[in-house]
Amino acid sequence: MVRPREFDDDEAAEGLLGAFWRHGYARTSIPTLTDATGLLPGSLYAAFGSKEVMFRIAVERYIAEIRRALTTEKRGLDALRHVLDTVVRLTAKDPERRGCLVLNAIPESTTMAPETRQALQGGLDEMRRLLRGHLREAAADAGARIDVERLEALCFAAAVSTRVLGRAGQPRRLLQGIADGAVAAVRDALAQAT
Amino acid sequence: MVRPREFDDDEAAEGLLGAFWRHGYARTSIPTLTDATGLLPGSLYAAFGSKEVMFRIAVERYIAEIRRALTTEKRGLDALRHVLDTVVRLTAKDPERRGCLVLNAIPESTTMAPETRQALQGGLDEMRRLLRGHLREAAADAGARIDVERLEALCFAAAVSTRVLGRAGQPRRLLQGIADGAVAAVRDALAQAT
DNA sequence: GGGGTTATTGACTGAGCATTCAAGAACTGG
DNA sequence: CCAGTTCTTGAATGCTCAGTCAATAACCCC
Repeated sequence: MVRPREFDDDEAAEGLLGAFWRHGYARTSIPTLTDATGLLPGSLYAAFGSKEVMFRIAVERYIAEIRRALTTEKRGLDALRHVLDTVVRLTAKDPERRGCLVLNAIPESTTMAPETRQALQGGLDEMRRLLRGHLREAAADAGARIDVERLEALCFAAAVSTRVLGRAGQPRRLLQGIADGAVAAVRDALAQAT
Repeated sequence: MVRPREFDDDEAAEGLLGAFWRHGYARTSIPTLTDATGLLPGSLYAAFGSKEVMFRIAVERYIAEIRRALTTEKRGLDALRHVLDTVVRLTAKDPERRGCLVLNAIPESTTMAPETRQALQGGLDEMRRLLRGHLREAAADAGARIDVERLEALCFAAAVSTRVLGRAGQPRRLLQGIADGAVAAVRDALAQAT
């Protein structure tokens, strides 16, 4: 190495994430990204190679951030409630109502590279697995035989729609109703199967 | 009138709808729209005025189409199940997996004119009202006092996420699980409150 | 301190975008 | 069949986009 980078990779990635999260992929131009990162086009392309790679970096960073925010020491139904409540809180407290970077990008991902689409799918899969784990735990703890697949689908639907409707500017009351509805459905299913 | 239009307004609108549904707003260029409608730029602009108005026409047409598809003579819980099953069927049977024009457009609607955003909100509101009506009917028919607001949120979440995850290419099994989960939650709530 | 390597700079390129418009074509009423 | 009106045509306009590159600057090692 001879001339060191003047910028911090992490800060640059954070800037990319902020821009793509707010504006989506297509509406984020290179000038937007230079503003968001403080880097000039040449530096951005030297570091990342293409706009789509910059987006992929942002997606991976976003998923890691969400993973951290949803990690909990709680178990079973408590953990499930905590996850869905956290999704509601994160969504509603954002004054810009940016929703979810991954879900926002799904509609415009049809023409993206397989690697990018896979990164987005990975985000969805991880959320689903997280919910499934807590559901299985809840069933085991209660000694109840519940339809995990169906309840997992319902909880996943709650998380997804909360994020989407958050971006749509729907009131927090609705988002909380979704989370409460899903948790109540799981609680009732557990109670009935015990 | 002196020189009559050579094209049919309805066919043109259908072409606009097809293009915007498949590609979203930003990625649909005027050349794409001339291909989809068979009209040249001049004719499109003479007839509609701007790309965003063309989009609004498409949204209104889309909402009318969905309204027709979800209208049923059934009542209460049967109607609710019918609506959610129809959403699943429409979503999964589309080989292009275009999802919902309205929900697809939400992330990129932030910079659109208030009129356009209102048209999109109108689509969401209409879906919510439809579900609420069937839920109230179901509660009245069963003589049950249920938490309509929460169950409405849950069913709305099911419909929204089905469409979004359809565009994401998720398997039909998941989409059906969401609908079944929501219907089961309503059924259980009714049974418990009777 | 100089040679070799890599980073930064910002103007530049070519393509594609939404939109316009002047010219010509098609029709109606008189 | 002509005057008047509206529609169609497709090239042109000005802009913005993603991506490039030659010049310059910064640094390390010897």
